[in-house]
Amino acid sequence: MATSLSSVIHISFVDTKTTRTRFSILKSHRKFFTISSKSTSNVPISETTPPNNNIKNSSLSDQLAPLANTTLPTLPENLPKVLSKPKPTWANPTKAKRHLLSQQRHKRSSVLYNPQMKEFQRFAQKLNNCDDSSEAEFMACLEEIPSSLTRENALLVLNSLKPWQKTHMFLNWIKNQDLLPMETMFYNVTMKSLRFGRQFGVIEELAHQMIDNGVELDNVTYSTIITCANKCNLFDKAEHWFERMYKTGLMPDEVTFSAILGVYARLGKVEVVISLFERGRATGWKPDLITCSVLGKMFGEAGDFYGIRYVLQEMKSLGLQPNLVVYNTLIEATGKAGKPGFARSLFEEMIDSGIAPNEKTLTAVIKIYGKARWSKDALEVWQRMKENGWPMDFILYNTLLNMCADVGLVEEAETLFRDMKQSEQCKPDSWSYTAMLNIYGSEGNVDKSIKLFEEMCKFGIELNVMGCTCLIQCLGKAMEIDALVRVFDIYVERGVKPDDKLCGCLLSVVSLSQGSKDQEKVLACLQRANPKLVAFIQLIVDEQTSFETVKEEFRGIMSNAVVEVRTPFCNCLIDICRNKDLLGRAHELLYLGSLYGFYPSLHHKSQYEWCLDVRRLSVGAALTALEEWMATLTKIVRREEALPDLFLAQTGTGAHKFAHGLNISFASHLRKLDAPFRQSEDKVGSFIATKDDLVSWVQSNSPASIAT
DNA sequence: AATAAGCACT
Repeated sequence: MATSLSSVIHISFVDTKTTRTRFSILKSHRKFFTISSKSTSNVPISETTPPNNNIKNSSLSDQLAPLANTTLPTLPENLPKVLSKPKPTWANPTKAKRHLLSQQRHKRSSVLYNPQMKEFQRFAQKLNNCDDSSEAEFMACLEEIPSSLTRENALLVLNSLKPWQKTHMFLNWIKNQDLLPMETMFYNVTMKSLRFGRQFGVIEELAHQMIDNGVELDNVTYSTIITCANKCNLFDKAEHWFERMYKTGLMPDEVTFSAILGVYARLGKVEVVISLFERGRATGWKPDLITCSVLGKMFGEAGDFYGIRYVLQEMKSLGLQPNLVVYNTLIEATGKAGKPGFARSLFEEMIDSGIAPNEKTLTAVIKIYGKARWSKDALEVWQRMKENGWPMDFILYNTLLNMCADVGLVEEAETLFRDMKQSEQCKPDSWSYTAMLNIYGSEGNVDKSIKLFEEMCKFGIELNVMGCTCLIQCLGKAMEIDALVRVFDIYVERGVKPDDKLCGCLLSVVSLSQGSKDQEKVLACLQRANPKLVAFIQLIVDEQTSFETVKEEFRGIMSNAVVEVRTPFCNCLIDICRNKDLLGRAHELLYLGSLYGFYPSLHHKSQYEWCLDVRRLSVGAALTALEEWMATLTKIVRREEALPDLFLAQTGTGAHKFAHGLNISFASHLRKLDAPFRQSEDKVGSFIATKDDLVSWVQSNSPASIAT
């Protein structure tokens, strides 16, 4: 019975009886499925998706697109209770069901006893030892092949050859010699070697050769092709061969099916994966650990914690106990989904179940604790690593260093760094040095930063833009401008290309070095990194420049910069203008920044309280925002419009390691404006005024005293 | 003869 692709998909859309019950596991998907089942009667799939009237001729991805376009919604907290009891009430034994995948795994043919095995093993060894780059030498070696090549021995040799070029050449040789009929297995073994070498082009060539010569493509062939395409990020190719398999009437077995799920998972098509997974489950398929791992990773990438819990529940109901790899994947995924507490309990559960963590487990856990700023937990794991002799490797060392940077453990980082230098296997590399530069930069330790940099140059450690940014930040804050320029020059000479973050860092040093000769030196560095930005600075500090021009150029500068630096850029530019007493320009820039949405949470209002939140602003931008606010409030008071009882300005506590004393500058500016705000007694970094305070302040002030 | 896991700059 040949099952065409379209009929498979058609079943998926109409045969809701088989799928509905399992879909009730995920409420939203049941809802989706009920709706999409109507698509066969030309009812739109959803408001946003046009009806697909052409199911027969569209590609698989087109047909599944409506699934892919919906993101997995947040699910209710009580979900696990529902998940833990999937009652299989869908079964309808009277009706033959068409399947999405074959329940039987492709069978391996048995290995025959082979008296010449040893001889051919030696031969393969000889072929492996000959020069990789010389085809002629390889062909010469082939002359010495022991006589009477059997299919078993051909497979043995194909299986042992590496790199892929040799496997490929040997396959071609067998074909050209015409000694043996070409079998599917010869191609499959060769493809495995080619996949290791990421040679998708050659694999595809062989697949076409098989088709042309009438050699059957089986599940092993397809799964190898698909996983290779996946590895090479050729997702359309993976889909193409998957579709071809269905079209030729071959059902994927569980390995191929798993490989297909892996492709959609890597594409982030969560809905497609869930749909295929559920449909497979509904027809009796039992997913294995590998499939669970694929799903877990996908949900992690999607930041979907409920999805991860869903995978865990599925495993539980299938009686699958996670192994080391699955635990590692799920721990990492949980971290990515922003649930460090859950990651920690998975980690402990894993150890309690008797599985010892490896380097990858510990890397994931340490990274999660560092990002969560859980220094206590991170240090505890580190302690256990030492006590239990848990494995350490190079990546784990660097992850530990990054964790130290995240939670501010300077001495511990120094100890680790020394350990690395003394070790044989894990000598510090550019990542390790960058982590240390980050640590010293954060605490403003100029001497140690410079010493580290000199060491990097001496040992020939690769310089990267992140290390440069850390150094520039550190030296800029300390106003060591000559050293800053020297460091910048060396990085540029060594071919490091400044990125937007480095430019932002230089820009902030420009604003800090206002009024000194040093500013020119920093501007010269910035000129090399981003000449347009320097031109823009010159434009805005010229009072003659019109607002229209500033507006136009501002747009250009900001759209060329990556999203993360746009707000800091705008902050620095405002600072530069304020430092030059160009208050009008500072207000224009703040206005433009607000217009482009760089300051989304600056104002919030309730019936009782209006709040100005300047916590993400630089000092200059915060003061500009304060002036703007006072001017607006003044207008409102004068017009006698409705006002709330309380006004609140928030600067934050300045407790963060990169805090710039915003609350202090803000308080002093309030005094300068003689504004009616008082520092809150129970909340540091909050400034409060009542409606009465404000009204009397406006009445006692002349309009001219407020900058607009 | 085929399927799953780790390194970065508030």
